[in-house]
Amino acid sequence: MVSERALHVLRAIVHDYVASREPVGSKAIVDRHQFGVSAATIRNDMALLEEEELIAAPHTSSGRVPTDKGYRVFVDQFADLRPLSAAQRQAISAFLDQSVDLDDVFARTVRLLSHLTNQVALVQYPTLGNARVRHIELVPMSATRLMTVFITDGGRVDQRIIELPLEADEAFVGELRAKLNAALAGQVLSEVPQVAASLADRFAPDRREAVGVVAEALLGHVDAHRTDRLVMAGAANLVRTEGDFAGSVYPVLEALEEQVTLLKLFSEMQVDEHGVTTRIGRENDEALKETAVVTSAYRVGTDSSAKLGVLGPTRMDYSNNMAAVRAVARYVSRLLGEE
Amino acid sequence: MVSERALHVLRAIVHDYVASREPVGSKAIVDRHQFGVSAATIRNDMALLEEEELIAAPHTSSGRVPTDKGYRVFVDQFADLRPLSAAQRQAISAFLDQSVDLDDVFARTVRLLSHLTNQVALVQYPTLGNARVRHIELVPMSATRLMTVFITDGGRVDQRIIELPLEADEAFVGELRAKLNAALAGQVLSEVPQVAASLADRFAPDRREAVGVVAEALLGHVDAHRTDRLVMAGAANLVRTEGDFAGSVYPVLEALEEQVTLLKLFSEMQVDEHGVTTRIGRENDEALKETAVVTSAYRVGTDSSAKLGVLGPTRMDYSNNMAAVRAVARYVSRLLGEE
DNA sequence: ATTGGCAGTCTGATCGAGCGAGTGCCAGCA
DNA sequence: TGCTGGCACTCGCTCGATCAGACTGCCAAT
Repeated sequence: MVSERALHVLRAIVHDYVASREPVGSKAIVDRHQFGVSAATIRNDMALLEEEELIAAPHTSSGRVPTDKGYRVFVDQFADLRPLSAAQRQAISAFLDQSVDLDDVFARTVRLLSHLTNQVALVQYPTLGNARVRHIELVPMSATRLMTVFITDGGRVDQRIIELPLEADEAFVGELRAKLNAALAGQVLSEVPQVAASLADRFAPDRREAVGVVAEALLGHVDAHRTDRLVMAGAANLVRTEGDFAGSVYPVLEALEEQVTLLKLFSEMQVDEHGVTTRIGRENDEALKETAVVTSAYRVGTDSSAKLGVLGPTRMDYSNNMAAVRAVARYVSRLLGEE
Repeated sequence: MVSERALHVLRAIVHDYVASREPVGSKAIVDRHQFGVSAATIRNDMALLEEEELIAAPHTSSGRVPTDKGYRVFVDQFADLRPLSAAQRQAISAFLDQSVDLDDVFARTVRLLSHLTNQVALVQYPTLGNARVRHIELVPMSATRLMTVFITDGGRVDQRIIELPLEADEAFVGELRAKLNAALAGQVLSEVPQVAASLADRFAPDRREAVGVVAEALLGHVDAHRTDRLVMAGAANLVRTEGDFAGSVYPVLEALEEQVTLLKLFSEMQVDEHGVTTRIGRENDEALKETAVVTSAYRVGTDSSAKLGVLGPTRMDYSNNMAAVRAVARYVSRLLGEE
């Protein structure tokens, strides 16, 4: 068990190390912080903290650096999560309120978050749980090629190109469009597969194969609504903080392009009672073992939600980043959630 | 004027320097290439090349390195643009033929290009010159909030959220939707502004303000079709080649996120008779002064085109990258251009 | 025009010394 | 029991010097 004061020493170490990127020694602590004790006493506490593996010395007799575990304790104990300043809140609303559409909301959010935190920002597109079909549009691209456009209640739009087994004239496309919308408009997405299956029966036999191809495309559209997407901004910040990575940032950037890794990460992270969650260092995948991820969730409408957050070196300003992520998530919820 | 042989010496220097990242000296050249002359002769040629500013010595008495101008001459003289191997062509078609929709084509193209070249790949979305309106859909988001979805012939889809000055009931939205489509479906985009302007007259006076807001959104949609977008992949490659940048890669990554810089660059680059264009080093903007960009154009349908390409350090394998960019551009043209 | 030879120059690696920051431990004190 | 000052010791880092190696530029000869 570590003493109360030892925890404050940990906090001081994290604080100074985040600020300076240099291992911090006992003397530096008594100089910069108002502990009423001597350096020797601090050293004793540091020995304790080292025993608990909350801090480590890069080399024998150098200052100490927080370990992943040390950051974890710091975050759990001291994340005061002070609200952002009025100016910052102002900036958030001023910037996001200009959004013209859904894509734009996410594009702006991710840029905003990256500027507020100086880290890589990530925003997950919402999975629209029980959205309904709004409209289906068919656009002929060539004699045998058709684009299907699938629009849902929540405003999400999906497009897809299919190859038909016959030449589709305008009349057939028109009939198809009318019957598709008659059968599907207003249905919840989960109903689409069965409706699609029975669709071919309503057409002349020689057309059924073509209708089957379209029905298959519809399944793809429904799937696409399950599949998550991610937008990202501020990758340049990773390069700026390259010094914080013992290895190269290369695997980190690769993981960022491999969205699947991040989507998995996001899905694993449960938002805690404060509305934000962190994963630090080795709590993450191998490729992200030198990074920390701060996430929060936002809601779209009543029953759909997704996550957003930032990623950076474990040596990051957790207080600021957690506050920013939480504030932005709340603002996005408010922006998209009013129904 | 430099002699024929001197140009071959330049080629050898570019070749070796690209391969090794080390300044290349006269001895290395006679060792690795079959010139029938001695190192001293090569040195004379190198002195000439240096005078012409095609190569430079990083330090007195070190090997030589190509200058921007040297790369330029190399590209203009020696870009043999050999076709890709059968296996590579096979890989291109196998990968791109799986695309399910327009977005997917671009997403796959950009990933493919980045893997073929080991550079950052960029694909510009096509500007659809004289596309026609296919369908307009209105999706109520809340009592006073409406999403407009704008679909064109070419299959591009655009969405936008607008705030209405009144509460829109289902009947009004239905009327609006019907009249919009009646007036606009089938029109070329350039016609939309005037039609939109006269739209309000067809509604009851108390609705005209709301219709005006919608009309304004339509202008935005038309604009969006002029506005270009860019997708990118392989940013990690820049970090891998970080050693090639005298400064930091940070400004380069920033320029990549500022798509406006790149769009400007793309628009300035005219495709030459071989189907590819390069911009090398200081021919670019300040932020990209240590990079080279290789682009080509692709066509969508009959009258719409856009560019794609790769970006990397000036020390890149121009032959391979130019061949890859050209091959991919041609393949994408074929994929999207069949009418 | 080309060549071999040679002197000169600059880089990069290696080594050792000295400095300074910081620790761990110990004995003394409240 | 907890805190403190003192002290010896350990490393990592920086600086300067040295040295080997790689090239160049020039020159005289072919």
